[in-house]
Amino acid sequence: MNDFNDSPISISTQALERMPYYLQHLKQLQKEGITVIASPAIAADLSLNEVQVRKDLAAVSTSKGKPKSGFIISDLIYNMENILGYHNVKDAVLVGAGYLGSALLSYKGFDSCGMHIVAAFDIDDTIVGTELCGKKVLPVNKLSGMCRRMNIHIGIIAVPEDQAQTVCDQLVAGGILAVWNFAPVHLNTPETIMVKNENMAASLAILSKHLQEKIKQS
Amino acid sequence: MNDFNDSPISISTQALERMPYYLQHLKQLQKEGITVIASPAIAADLSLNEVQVRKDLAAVSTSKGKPKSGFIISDLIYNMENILGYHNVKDAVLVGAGYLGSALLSYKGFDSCGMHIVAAFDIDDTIVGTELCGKKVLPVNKLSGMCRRMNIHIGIIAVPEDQAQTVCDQLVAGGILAVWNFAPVHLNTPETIMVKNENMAASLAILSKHLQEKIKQS
DNA sequence: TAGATTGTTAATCGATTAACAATC
DNA sequence: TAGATTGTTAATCGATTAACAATC
Repeated sequence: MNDFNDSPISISTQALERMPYYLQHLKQLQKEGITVIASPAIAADLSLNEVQVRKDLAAVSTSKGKPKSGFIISDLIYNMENILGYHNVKDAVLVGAGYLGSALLSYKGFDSCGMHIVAAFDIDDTIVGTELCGKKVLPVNKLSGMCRRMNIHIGIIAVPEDQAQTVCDQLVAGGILAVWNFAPVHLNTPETIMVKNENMAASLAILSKHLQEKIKQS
Repeated sequence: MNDFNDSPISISTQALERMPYYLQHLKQLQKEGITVIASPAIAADLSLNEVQVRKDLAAVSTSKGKPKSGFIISDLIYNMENILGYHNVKDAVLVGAGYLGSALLSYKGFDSCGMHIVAAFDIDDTIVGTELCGKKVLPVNKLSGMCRRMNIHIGIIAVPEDQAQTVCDQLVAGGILAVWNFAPVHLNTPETIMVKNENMAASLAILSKHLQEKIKQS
């Protein structure tokens, strides 16, 4: 409850990725008027291992949990949001204002994570200049200039695969450091750039594959 | 190159999730007219560890690689698509025809993975009955009936969070076995149902968090 | 043949799970 | 006090990386 984002012990990658789920659930509980929760209860609710939850909570919580009762929910929420950086505003640009771009622009959840999409870019002249979900659509030739001028570090690529590399190069030229790529191609970037690939089709296919295996077993 | 999807040795979850990236890249190489590739080359192209790639290829390939030259690309592609089940058609239903639903419906990549979205459902009377990306939008009250009648096993939830649980219950009632959930809530389901959560906001936030850590280090 | 690449066995690493004493 | 839950140390598990002989 005290200082800022000074995460002392580093949290494992996997634990970090579980945090949003804990957070979601804790906020739900809070909405229902519950103020204190113990790790075995969370584990049961989210179908996770008790020890895992206990360790995850211990890793993020600044205040200690009380044996028998557990943790104060509001404290946990604060700590988790802090660890995840939800309390700082982080700007991003979106390239590609098609269906997927629109979906991302309209996504309410970004705000509560401190993520802010500053502007959308597109090459299509018929939509450049219009507004989409309350944000101006700008021409791609302004992309790298704007990133640099506004000191933006995150770029989201939601363009067809044959344009993705070009867009990526422009983002890099604009000084972007991290790319969230929805185009199903491998992007070539300098080693310093962080790329997170999101392949919708592959995700669904893998879900289906896991399902098949599960059916086969039983 | 011989028999069907009879994956003898089970492939690790993580390896399976790398397959679509290999596949993407191999198809690209094939398009460029290349017919043979060695694992160190793939590793270099995709910035992966050489041994990892070698093991992954060995795990899926039915034909052996030749020392010095490597693997025949067309064989690898066939094997990977087979492992991932791209050669079978798998039906799915989509619930929620908003921006995100539209993005998923219009997504070209599903076809090549053998995934087929049969229909979209929504509660909004103003869009029920219309066509979206070439697919009829049906009323949600037909959801579970249609799933059962058509023997569909996969449901995609792209509705606001407060409707997600209801929709999920209807999918389960319709006999669905796997759920791809885009709503930021934990869904309560029978243990036999497979749920894959996709939290856009959290994904972006975690990317940003990793970026912050990387900046801090250097 | 010499050298690159293969398949495979062993060593390392990281994360999950189990065990247990400390505490409200 | 008794019992549930905590924090922490140790054991297990799975995946990645390293090492090396076999081969085209």
